[in-house]
Amino acid sequence: MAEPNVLDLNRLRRGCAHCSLQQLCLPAGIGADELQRLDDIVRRRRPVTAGDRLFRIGDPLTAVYVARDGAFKTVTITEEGEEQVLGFHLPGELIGLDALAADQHRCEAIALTTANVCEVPFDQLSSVAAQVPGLQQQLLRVIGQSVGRDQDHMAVLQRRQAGERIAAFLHGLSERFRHLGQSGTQFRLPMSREDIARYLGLALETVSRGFTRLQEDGVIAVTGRRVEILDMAELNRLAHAPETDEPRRRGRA
Amino acid sequence: MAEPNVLDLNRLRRGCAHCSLQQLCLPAGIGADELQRLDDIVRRRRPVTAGDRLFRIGDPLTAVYVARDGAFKTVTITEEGEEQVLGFHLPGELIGLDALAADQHRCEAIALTTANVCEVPFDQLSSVAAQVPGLQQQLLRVIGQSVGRDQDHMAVLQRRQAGERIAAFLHGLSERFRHLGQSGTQFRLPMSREDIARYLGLALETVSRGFTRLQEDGVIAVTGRRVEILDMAELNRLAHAPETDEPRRRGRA
DNA sequence: CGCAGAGTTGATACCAGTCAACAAAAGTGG
DNA sequence: CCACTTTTGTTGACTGGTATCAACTCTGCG
Repeated sequence: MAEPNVLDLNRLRRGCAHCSLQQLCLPAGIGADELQRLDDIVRRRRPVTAGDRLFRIGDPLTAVYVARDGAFKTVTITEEGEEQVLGFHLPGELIGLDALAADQHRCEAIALTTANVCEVPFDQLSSVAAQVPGLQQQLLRVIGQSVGRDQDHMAVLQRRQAGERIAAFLHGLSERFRHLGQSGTQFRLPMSREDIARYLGLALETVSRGFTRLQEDGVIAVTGRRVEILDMAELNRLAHAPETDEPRRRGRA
Repeated sequence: MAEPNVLDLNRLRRGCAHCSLQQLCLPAGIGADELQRLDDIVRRRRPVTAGDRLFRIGDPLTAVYVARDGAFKTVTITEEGEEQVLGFHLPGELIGLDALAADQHRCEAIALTTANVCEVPFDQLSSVAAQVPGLQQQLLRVIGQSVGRDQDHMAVLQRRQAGERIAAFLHGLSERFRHLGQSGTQFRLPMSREDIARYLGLALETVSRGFTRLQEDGVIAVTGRRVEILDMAELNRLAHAPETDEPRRRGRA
């Protein structure tokens, strides 16, 4: 975040073929010349900054989006005017599928950090997908991954204990970072405590206390948004078991 | 559930063109001869009975399913071996999309009642969808509806008060029944209190108490699984507001 | 008739939401 | 670069809602 990245234009010009996400994103598993057809319709936009919106509630479905880096959240607004966080989106994860049913977005997508985004015009995507079997298959697969993340989230929200939800959240995030080739044990949270709280259906104070508790128990180390996972197995255990109040492990494992 | 329905075979032989769900299901909005192509691949199975499974966790993705009548639940099994209810599925709602990502089911689909089911072999569906633009579009739309229901569910689970979740659950179910052309104010719940509890992330006693409370407040009338909604506006209000303990309305609205 | 499963109701303990004060970090402008 | 403000995160005290354990009722069924 120092200089204005004068070389970014070059990076933006590079197509799917050179993208580090190629194997995770829409192009995964399709041939070279078919890749070109996809590449032709993908628009790469200049970087967005934190707080920018890709689309708003009620907007027509014009495109789906994939972050190349950075992170997004999707939110709805409740009757009382407060945000509910539906999901967090890391690079390679499709954003905008919520408009599939009604051609109209039910939520809005907000950048949590500065980010580079690929925009894929939806009608062109579906017509190319109809002609390129591999792309259709991959599109369905990526949609399926999105459904899977939603179901994981539901499973987390069904957990009754705040500690379980928080542990599950951190564990899931860790896996997603690792899947991107980044460290799964040391990372910076792109979202605020409040975002996490609204995502997990908890009060933000409860999230804060949960982090503190995990730190006291030697499972993680937190400073603000920097998180290091010290005991992944224990974190995973806490995410699934209702916290058998084990005699508070001190020092080492 | 009296006589074994000797005429059912005739009903089963009828294709999509005569199905009451035509406008809600995959065939919606596609032409007559294209409908025939879809009809050719759809397999109609003999009725399943309550407790039967369409697929189990780990099964390969061979088909997606749509109930013509009856109801299903999809569940996962937690590490501790207890069921988590991911969703309830009414007629016309696609079942089996959870396997899209990994070609393998993450959950199992269990019949809550006796039901007639259409089975759509998945590979044939995608190849026909590639050739029939209207079907591809409709497939994506139906998938989108499923995503939308999941997001509604997440929004319900993020509500902190049990009463809100229960009211939202009943209200949502009512809308889905109405959408099917059935009564939205009087219906029989296809699922047990325990299923509802595992769906809403509550203890089953809390669900029971919630129903009782709604009845005391004159919002609904319950006897076992029979529900009548007396004050839809109030039910909807309770689903969104954290229960401003209004002076317990008695008698009429 | 008695039994099993489903649902209701009651008493109690505890977790988490709320209100409030404080601490730390990140902007902002001189 | 430093004072100021604003935002974000932490911690504490208190209360209330919900889980839990338990007893009881109701329904349908063999």
